[in-house]
Amino acid sequence: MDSRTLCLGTLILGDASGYEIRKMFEEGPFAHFQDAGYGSIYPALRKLLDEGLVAIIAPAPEATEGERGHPDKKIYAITDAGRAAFREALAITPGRDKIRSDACFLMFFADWLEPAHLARVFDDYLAHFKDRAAFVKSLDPEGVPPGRLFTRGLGVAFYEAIAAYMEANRDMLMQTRPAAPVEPARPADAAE
Amino acid sequence: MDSRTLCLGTLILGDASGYEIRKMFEEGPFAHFQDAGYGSIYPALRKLLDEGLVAIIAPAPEATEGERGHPDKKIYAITDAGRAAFREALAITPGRDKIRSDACFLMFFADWLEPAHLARVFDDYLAHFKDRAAFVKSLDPEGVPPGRLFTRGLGVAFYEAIAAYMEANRDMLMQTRPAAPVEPARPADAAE
DNA sequence: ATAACCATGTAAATGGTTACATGATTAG
DNA sequence: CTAATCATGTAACCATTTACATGGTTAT
Repeated sequence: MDSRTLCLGTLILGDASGYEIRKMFEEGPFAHFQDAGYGSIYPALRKLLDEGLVAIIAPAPEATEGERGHPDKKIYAITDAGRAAFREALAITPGRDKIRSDACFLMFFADWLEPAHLARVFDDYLAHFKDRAAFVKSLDPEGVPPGRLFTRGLGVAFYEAIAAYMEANRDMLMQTRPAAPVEPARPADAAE
Repeated sequence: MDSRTLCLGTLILGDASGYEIRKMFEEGPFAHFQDAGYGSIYPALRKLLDEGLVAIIAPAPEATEGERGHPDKKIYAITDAGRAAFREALAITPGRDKIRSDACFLMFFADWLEPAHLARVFDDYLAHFKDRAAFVKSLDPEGVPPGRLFTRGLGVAFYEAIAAYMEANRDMLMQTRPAAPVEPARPADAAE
């Protein structure tokens, strides 16, 4: 999915600045399945603006009275043309997920790493998934449409499954005992 | 992780041609956390060759007698210098996983999709995870070192958790009933 | 024979990351 | 007053993807 469509998607959720769009990818609702940095967001917004798919409604309506906030902040809003383009972009058949996990690559080659390094990589990775699971679970489901709830739940299922597996198999990876992975007794087993 | 290190990693597992390396990313042991196409593998191998980190041991030792196979097939092997470079490359602190899932993005915006399209996207995605889980589970664990077993198990845990969640929440996404995601009773809940 | 698969590679285009450059605001 | 965070943007670099170009082998 190109950055332009990604930006349109964030603006469907509400008007936002480039900075705020960035945060949605870093720690917001898209964090577990998409990413985008400033270097792709700002050029994308510029293009969308040129094409009339978004508009600047700046310097933020509320800012005119009282508190002024950041003067050069630009709030973007999606236009009708933008909504049409977005709907069209969603009509594609999605390709396979693209994943690049350097941490998994390192753990795959556990026997090539110094034990202390391996432990650090492992613990950081596990802590991250636990944090993310807790964060997504802390979000209020009130009034959120099914698609977004579904995706949240998918993220939690994914984070928690990884965390549970990692905790159950830490010793194996650290070479302290078993020769085969311990299954953390999943109910899914019954379904197969 | 750059393509060169990725190629070195595959060659640690055994001598291989560019075509075979590609397959390891497409459906082999790296499939769930790394990816690389011909367009990045062949140039990477060329560079590694120039740097002396890999060598061509072609046209495959066994090919000299009897069956000849494909004449221009080149089998690459990692060199001692390559192993040293690989070990050094693994000493990094890995960055966050990079994930780009267009399918999740589409499902997030379920209410913007035609129901038939949504169902197709959903079913394809689910089928893929079930296939992958079955495939990884079918692999023989005999003699495989802990790091690789651990990563396999992680892949299975991840594939199965997603498949189980999706099956439990299909109706929710398709708007046919509940307003909140159904939890497929995970044992992980007890641990928190 | 014909399709599917094995096999290698390049070139152009695309797209993303990183580093740079700047400056205001807010909380301690 | 100082650090963290908010805020925008560009340019150079890097990497990957896609399309092209070619041809041998194996199974039906």
